[in-house]
Amino acid sequence: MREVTSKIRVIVAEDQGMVLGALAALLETEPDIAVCGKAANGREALTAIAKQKPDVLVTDIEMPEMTGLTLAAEVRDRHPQTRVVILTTFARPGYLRRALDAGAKGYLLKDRPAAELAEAVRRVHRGLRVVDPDLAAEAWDSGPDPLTERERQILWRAGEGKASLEIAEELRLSEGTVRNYLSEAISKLGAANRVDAARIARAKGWL
Amino acid sequence: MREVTSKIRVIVAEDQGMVLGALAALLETEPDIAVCGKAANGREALTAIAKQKPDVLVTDIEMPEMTGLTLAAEVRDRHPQTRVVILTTFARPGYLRRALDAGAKGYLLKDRPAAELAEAVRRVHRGLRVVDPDLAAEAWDSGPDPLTERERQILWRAGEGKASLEIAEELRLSEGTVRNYLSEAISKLGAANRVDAARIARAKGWL
DNA sequence: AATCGCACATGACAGATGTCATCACCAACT
DNA sequence: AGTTGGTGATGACATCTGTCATGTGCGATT
Repeated sequence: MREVTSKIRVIVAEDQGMVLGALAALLETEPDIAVCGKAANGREALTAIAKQKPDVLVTDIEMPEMTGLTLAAEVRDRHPQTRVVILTTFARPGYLRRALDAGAKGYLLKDRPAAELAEAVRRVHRGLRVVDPDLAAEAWDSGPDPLTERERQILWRAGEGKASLEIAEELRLSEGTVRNYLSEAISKLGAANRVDAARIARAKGWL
Repeated sequence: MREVTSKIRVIVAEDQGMVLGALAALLETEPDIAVCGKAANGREALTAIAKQKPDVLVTDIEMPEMTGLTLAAEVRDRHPQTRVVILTTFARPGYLRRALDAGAKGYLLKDRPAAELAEAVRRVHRGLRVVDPDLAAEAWDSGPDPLTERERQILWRAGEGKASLEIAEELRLSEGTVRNYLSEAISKLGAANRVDAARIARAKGWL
């Protein structure tokens, strides 16, 4: 008869305190999982990981101070024994691609059934991957991010409602240059205008 | 010695399945609280409430089919014995105002510490209110929603990146009329342009 | 009856946006 | 050396946006 193995030790990172506590409570109901740390941002998570050496990190993407994607890359580099599961609201192929590039082994959406979280933790602990097949296919189909870094910076600001002149001053460019970049981004994304382009880019995870 | 009272019976409504399960797990760790139902949208919640007659409903705002605000008003009208706690991501004074108008007894933000959820459930069960004082003050200071219904409909679309002509066709108005409405909304909100106006209105909970 | 606010409209005009052509510089690649 | 792509620029022009004036109709209020 095989020996009873110890529990899977998990750290959870999530900037909304109540969701953080709730996710920890959810995982703690599993007999084979133990939550050994909670973090409210990426920086706290790194500190906790260095101290606790968990088997798995479950992290959101959009957090202050350090995004979950940056955190995943740091964990891959500094703590390769800790496997990372991204848990996010956003079904964005660009986010998925960047998550996998950053070394994440799982990418789970918050709108999935609750039981899938523990199952994902078990699977990545065993060395398997957990990615929604539909989202993976969409990431494949949508191709790579067509925006250059400058276009992204400018489009982001335009999507926030900033005028071309305002963006130009902020980035120390001429207004004509900003308009050229915006026009290029609008064309690449097949959008009607700058706001539409920003919306499309966000939906794809490119912004 | 006072008699041990029964547990507070709670239903949770939240469209993200994993967060729903996690919140239920969190509440179930409290010895004096029992989760007697979970719902993925407002309609399911109403059905569950009719059947279970819970003491408290904890609900998100942005859900498909029926928002938490509409749900709260329905619960006030049809099940006055069930007290409502709104649990949301958005610190928007307009949402708070509408929540209280709809009969909610609590308005809690998801970025608060996890322990506050159970405490809020206990307090509203006792007939007390739970509202963040800073948010209440902000709701008071920002005054009522200055937008007319038509302005709101048009501003929402403009904020999505739609052109004036497109909005005009969609709402069967002339383009000039749409521009007039937009100009009025921009002016009322002290915004620089339509995107800025939509952002401000969203932050206030008016959109 | 008079007034007010909202909904809806037309028209004129100034400023912003988006497109397009054209150009220079630089780093990376063939 | 030649090519490619990114960055940055100017200028011209068509279209869109936002403002403003002015107007009508309707329901609610005074």
